[in-house]
Formats: sequence, C-alpha cells, structure tokens
Amino acid sequence: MQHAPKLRQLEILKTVADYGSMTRAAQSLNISQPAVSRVISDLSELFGFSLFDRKDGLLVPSQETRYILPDISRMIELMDHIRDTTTDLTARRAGHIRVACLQGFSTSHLPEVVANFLANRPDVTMTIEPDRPERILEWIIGEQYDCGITDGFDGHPTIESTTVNIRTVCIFPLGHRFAQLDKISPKHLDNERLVHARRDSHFFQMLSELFRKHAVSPKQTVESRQFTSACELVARGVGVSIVSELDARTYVGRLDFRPFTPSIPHQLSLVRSIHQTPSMIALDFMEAFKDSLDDLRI
Amino acid sequence: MQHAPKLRQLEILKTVADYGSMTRAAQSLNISQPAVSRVISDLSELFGFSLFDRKDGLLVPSQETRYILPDISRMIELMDHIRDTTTDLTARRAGHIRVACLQGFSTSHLPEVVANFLANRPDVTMTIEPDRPERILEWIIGEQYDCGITDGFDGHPTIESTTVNIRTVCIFPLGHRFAQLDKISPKHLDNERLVHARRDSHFFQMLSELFRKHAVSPKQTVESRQFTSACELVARGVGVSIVSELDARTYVGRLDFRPFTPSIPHQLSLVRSIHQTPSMIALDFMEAFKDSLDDLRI
DNA sequence: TAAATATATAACAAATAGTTATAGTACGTT
DNA sequence: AACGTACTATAACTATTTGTTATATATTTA
Repeated sequence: MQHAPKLRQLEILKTVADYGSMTRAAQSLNISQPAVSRVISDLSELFGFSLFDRKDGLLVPSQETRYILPDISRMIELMDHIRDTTTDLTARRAGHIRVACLQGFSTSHLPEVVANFLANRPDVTMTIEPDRPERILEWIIGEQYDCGITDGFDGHPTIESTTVNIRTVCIFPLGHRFAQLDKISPKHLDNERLVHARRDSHFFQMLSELFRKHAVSPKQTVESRQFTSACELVARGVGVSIVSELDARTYVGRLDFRPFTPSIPHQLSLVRSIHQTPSMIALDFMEAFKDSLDDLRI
Repeated sequence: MQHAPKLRQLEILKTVADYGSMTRAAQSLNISQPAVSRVISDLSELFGFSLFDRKDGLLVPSQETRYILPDISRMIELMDHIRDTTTDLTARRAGHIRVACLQGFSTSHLPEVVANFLANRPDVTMTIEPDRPERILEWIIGEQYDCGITDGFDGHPTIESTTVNIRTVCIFPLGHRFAQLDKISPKHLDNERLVHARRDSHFFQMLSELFRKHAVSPKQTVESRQFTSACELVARGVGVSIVSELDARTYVGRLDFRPFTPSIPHQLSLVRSIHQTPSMIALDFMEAFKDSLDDLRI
C-alpha cells in the first residue's frame, strides 16, 4: 500500500492546476519554482500517473488529475474550516453550549440573555432544555449539559453552584392603587385578588407562612404553574401576584411592580458538574448570565 | 493568522481521542510516546485551548476538541479516499470515460463491450452519447469526449483514428430459404422483400450501385433509419436486409445470416483527439473495443 | 506511601520541504 | 538554422519538521 500524499503536496498540485504553470503557482505560493517542480514529480511518482499535459504552453491537468481535483479542493476547504473553527473557539466566538433550566426561565429572563450573548457570536450555537428541577440536577450530574439554571438548590457533592438571591416584588395591573405605594407588604394584600404560584412550590409555602403570620387572607383567584403566566394574568387585570423581579422585569410596560417586604428571596442557582471542565465559551456564557442578574440580586 | 495544523497532527489528535491515552495512541500509530506527547502540546499551543481533560485516568477530549473532531474524521477519511482513488486510477480500476458514438452502436454492439469492460472495474464510470457522425467529430475535436465511434470517417488533421472493416452480411428470418446458401450475392435478392438503411447513407449508395450493376431489383419494403430496427423487422419476417455483421451478431437466435458478396465493408472508425492525452483507463477501453471487433474485421 | 503507569522534557537523528545555482527544453523570431 | 525568452528539471545544500532514546515528573492504584 502506498503512503498518503501530504496535504501540502495536494495544495501545490491544485495551485499548479489553477495557474497552468509551475512558475506562476510558485509565485502565488511564495515558494521557489524548483520546490513546486519537485513536488509535482514526487506526486506523479507516488500516484503512478502523469499529472499534467502541456497544451499551448499551459499545464493542463490530465484526465486522472481532473478526477481527483474536486476531492483535493474539498480537502483544502475542510482544513481551512478547521483552522477557522479553532481560531473562533479560542476567540470564544464559536462553540456549542447546552443549558438545562426551569420552564419558567426558558420563557422569561433567559431568552434575552441568550439573545444578547449570541448577538456578536455568530458561530455559537446553544441547546436550551427546560425541565423540572430534579431532572436538571440529574442532567448536570450526568454531564449532559454544560450548566443548569434552577432554584432552591441545596447542594450536591458533584455539583458546583453559584446562588443568587433575587428580589421579590408584587406585580399589579397598570393603574392599580398599589402604584401609589413604595413597597408592598402582606397587610396590603388582605382581600386582594391574588394570582399565585403552584401550591407545591417552596416559594408558595414561604408566602403562605407569611400571610398566616400577618393574619391576612388574599382572595386566591388563580393558581398558575408558572410565574410567566401569572404575569400575563396580572397584566390582564385578573389580580396581583408575588413573583421574582426577574419575571416582573420582562413585563415592564404591561404591568407595574413594587418591592415586596419582608424579603422572601428567590434563590436562583447556576449549577455545573465539577467533573466536567467547561468549554471556554460555556464559562463566558455563565459569566454573562451572572452579570445579567447583577441589578436583581439582593 | 495562525498556520494550519498538519494532517498528521490531526490524525494523532484523533487517535489519542479514540484511545484515551497518549501511550496507547503511540502504540497504535507505531511511534514513540514522546512524539505523541509533543504533537498534542504543539497543537494545544497552536489552537489556543486545552485539548484533553483527564478523567478516571483517561484522556477525554475537551468540549472544544469535541467540537472539531467530526471535521478531523472527515478530513482523514477524505485523504484515505484520495489515496485509494489514485491507487485505483493507476491500477486502471477507476476513472471516467466519455464515449460519443453513432445511434446504431449505442444499441447494438457497444452495450455488450461496455458491460464486459465495467464488469471487473467497479469504480469506472462512463458517459455514452449517441449522435450523428458530424456531431461526433465536432465533439472529438472539441475534446468533449475521450473517444468516438463512427463510420465513413475520412480523416481530419486533429483526429487520430483506427478504422476497421466490418464484414457485411445478409440477414433473413429463421427458416428462410437463404439458410441453404453459403453466401448471399445480389442475384439472390432479385424480387426479395428488402428492408434497407436510409437512402442518404453512404452504405445505401454502395448497395444500390451493386444492385444496378447486377441488374437486380429487390422489393424495397421498409426504409429504416437504423440497422437495429432493420434487424427487428427482419426477425419478425418482414423481409431480408444487408447489414454489418456487428449488428447481425446481437440478433443471433432471432434471425439468421450469411456473408454477403461482393464485400461492401462497413468502415467503423474509433476516433480520438490528438490534442488530448487520453487517460490510461480510456486507452484500455479503446483497446477493449478494438479487441471486440477482432473476429468481425475483414 | 510505594509501585506501577502515564506524560513531559531534553538532546539528538532522520526525513522533509524549502533554498540557490544552473542546466535543459520548447517555442517564437529573425 | 541560430538565437533569445520563458519555463521546467536537476543538483547540492539548509532549515524545519518529525521522529528517536534516555530520563525526569506526574498520576493512579495497590
């Protein structure tokens, strides 16, 4: 079995074919003419057929050469592509990031962060997988995703996490009387129509506890699985709700909100497996995500 | 701009990724371990990111490496393919042959020659273009085809040709009284129903001349543009015809034939441009074609 | 922690890809 | 036919790359 030609040799072959002259090919490649001459003769010996015919003073690829030239071009393009890709990877302008997150984030805060992140990184692609908190942790532990966004994370030996406390606010329809208040506290909510998060959530329990302690009983109108739909309902005047400022922010202009006291922070955790060295671009994304929370943290 | 990596380096990178160990990769590549070690460190410096993470004593490709590995595999496969192709081209087991021929040959003699030729050359492909004689010459002169098959070729400065005189035979339906004869001559055809080639052909003129000289007048039943259809008609008992043995041969079993005297040979010419160095496989085909005519030539 | 195993570093050798100088070849012009 | 021009081939040499062996240094595993 013959050995494979060198990529450089094929590149020179193609250049000669393109220019129809070894001398001009050498000029275009910035090497000397004898260097080209020898590569052609070496290749011809290696392949076992003559590479060029002379015609009107031009070197014209032989039938056999013409047969392999398309593959040679593909080869060179592919190598260029690999080189470009590695450059982009180093410049953190290319790569793929896999994010697992709670349903809620996938429709509220995350899309904007992602859009901003991808805006000036044309060759970066992302997979965003929304799911339940337990599944997110499973996926991170199993290294299926580069990072996860969840809440109420209480630690795991193989997971590294960054937790951010997000302010909680009371949202209400535009023109609601709450707009006159600086802060909303439980007492304001007595008898108010309340849209709230699903009963089994940690956040709902905290909130209920607070209402009981302050002996207030809002009219619990609608139970919504997601904060986003709670926002939609409030925007349409169904009632008021207590959500994270994260969610409230994305509805600015369609509803109004004020801080809620006492603070019952949403604990947003950015998690990743300690067993997987993250790609540089994934680290960048995680930084970008944390930065996006900067003016929302308590 | 960074320079492109060497194909060999990528090959080593892929091998390490496959084996998860530099030592084992070195073994599989039959080179020393330090050679592999240095290629990996060189590449890592060239690319600007770390290529592997260590996990459970195995080298696992980093996210960035994983991103380019598929392209590296394609690259290596493509190079293997080029190597295989050049080997096949040299062994004359691959290539493409373009043949221009008369309509008649494309349906009679040529298919069998082509079929035999391709039978043990799985990677050879062919283009067969049937057309009129003048077009065939144009195409050969214009180097659109490797070779042409025509008749009545009378020379051209840029065309090299090999002419073969093919025996002419009289074909007749199975069971026809001609079967008792050794040879058929013009006198046998008097008053016989004759299917003949088109009037404007060189061959038809020769034949008419002969009939006139011998003062015989067959009943000219059908004029057929092609010998093949003449054969079909004769096989169905429409009459007899004078065709080349080439055409008659392919109808063995469906009709019968005897030599026709005096000999008015079909001049079959295999032509090619003298300006185009033919591919080796095309030369082989032309040889095969000439060989196929060996027992038909006068 | 020691032994075994894997990787990195250093110094050197072989092979490769380039160089310059020069000879040969093909072609158009006189 | 002789000559000039442009292109290609050959030879001898140099730099670079790719491999080697010997050895030091990490890393796992017992």
